[in-house]
Amino acid sequence: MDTSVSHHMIRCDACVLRRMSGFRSMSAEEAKLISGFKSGEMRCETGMTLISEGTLNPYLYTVLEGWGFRYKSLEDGRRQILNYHVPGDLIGLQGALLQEMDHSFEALTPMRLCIFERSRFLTIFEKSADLAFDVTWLASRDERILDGHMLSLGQRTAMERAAYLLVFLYYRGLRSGLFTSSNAQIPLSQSLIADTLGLSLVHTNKTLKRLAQRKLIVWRGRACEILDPEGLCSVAEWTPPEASPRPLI
Amino acid sequence: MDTSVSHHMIRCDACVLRRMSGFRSMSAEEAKLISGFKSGEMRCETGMTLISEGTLNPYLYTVLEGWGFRYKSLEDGRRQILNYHVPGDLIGLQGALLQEMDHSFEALTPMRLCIFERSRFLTIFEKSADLAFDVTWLASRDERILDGHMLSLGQRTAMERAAYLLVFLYYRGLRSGLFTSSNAQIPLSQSLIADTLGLSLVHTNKTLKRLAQRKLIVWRGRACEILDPEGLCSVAEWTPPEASPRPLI
DNA sequence: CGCCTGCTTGAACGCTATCAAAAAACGTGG
DNA sequence: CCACGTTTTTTGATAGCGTTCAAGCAGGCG
Repeated sequence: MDTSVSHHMIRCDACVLRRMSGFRSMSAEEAKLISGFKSGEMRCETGMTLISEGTLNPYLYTVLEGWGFRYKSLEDGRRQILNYHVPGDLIGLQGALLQEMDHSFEALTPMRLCIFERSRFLTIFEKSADLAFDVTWLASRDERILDGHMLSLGQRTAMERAAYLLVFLYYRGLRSGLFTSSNAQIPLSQSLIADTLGLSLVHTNKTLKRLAQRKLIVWRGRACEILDPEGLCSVAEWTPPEASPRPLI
Repeated sequence: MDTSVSHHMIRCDACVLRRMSGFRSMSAEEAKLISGFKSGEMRCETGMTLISEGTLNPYLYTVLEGWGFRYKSLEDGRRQILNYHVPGDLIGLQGALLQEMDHSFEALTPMRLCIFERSRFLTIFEKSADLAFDVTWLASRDERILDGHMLSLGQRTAMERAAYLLVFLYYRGLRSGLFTSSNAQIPLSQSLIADTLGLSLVHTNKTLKRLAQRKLIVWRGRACEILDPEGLCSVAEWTPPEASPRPLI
């Protein structure tokens, strides 16, 4: 397996993410405390499955670099992508609290992650009220995102749904430092988009093509570049949430 | 407004819900602690909106009796019901942590609820690691439920979706003591079902009719009775989660 | 070069929406 | 208890969005 795990001491106070705008600042003590909960760091390649539906997973992760996604399947193979994850996101909390995982997680690009052991992670609640609060905050924000996705799946047309998904991901990428001036692309295949929107691959393709004709996006082999975020927002009847600082664990 | 709020001291150790199977048992001290966080109890009538999208809401609630639901709307009026709530559910956590509410909550039947003031509620994290854990547990379980709904919205056909929703609600009602031998009905209009499934009212009606013809359900004026839970599960390719004890706050 | 994965396109079918209207159930006041 | 307005459920007909089937094309990689 092309996975590399390092078990040396993690120094959270030196974490690059903390220096980014977008994350709440944190005292040196708090950073030290978090360091104590971590059991290592790892990298993984595109396509790697970090969490599998139906299994017990003894780890949680914080994304440091790269994109990943969460999905759930029916027995006959139909699958629904539930959400995408970017640096700063905490992954696997459901499994830590509720035992068996009922979704899977896969890397969309090469990723770097911080690793928590489940049992040690759960002592956060005893050790620090602030961190416990942060965990809950992250869980609530995740739920809020799912609310938005559900509105989309249930009520928006194909075109609106596609526009929503793409601007949504655009702002997530932007705010978590995944875009640079030379690279502001969302790394997705159309087949993944189809599984996210609940549409067939063929119809997804035709819908994206129409967005491209309107000069809202450009498709470049397994990635999407956003040309006109405001235009997409208006197609989707959506506005991005305020960019308020979020906790990082 | 037909709402009655009582501000007398709440005695959580005497709460009827605690005596129900399905909830985790709790020490006398813990119950006393929770009592301290509560600021009252209230009743409300069918159709009352407890939480409105876009507003700040200074309260959280624990459902004691009755059914309610959460929804989100697009500007042109299309709305998506996100989830239904039953006794034991904690409501309004998102708003407490993330400021402005981005969904609404409405009573589906007359309800009785425990009230928490936002600011006092948030001190739970400092006062009790166990209760903080429970809050997070509830948030995670809610998210897991949304995952299931998303799979349904995105991947299941109309018939499968309807079957899923109805058994899902059947088990929720059953396990939270909302059904008695003389009344095991889910209090829903077909229009609400339509807004939950992301289908038109007409097509929802035709789909429910087919479920009724198969003797899986019976429709009785603004309510649905489940005749064959296993049958519905098999139509939906779904099995209810294990009935493990859940915390009550 | 050839294979594999991912994207594109056209045609036909069908599930679901929309339109339109009627029937049934419900609540309320007379 | 009945009349009457309102909400909810039911039904039929028509239209359309999205699916499925079936190829063909393009690009990356061994």
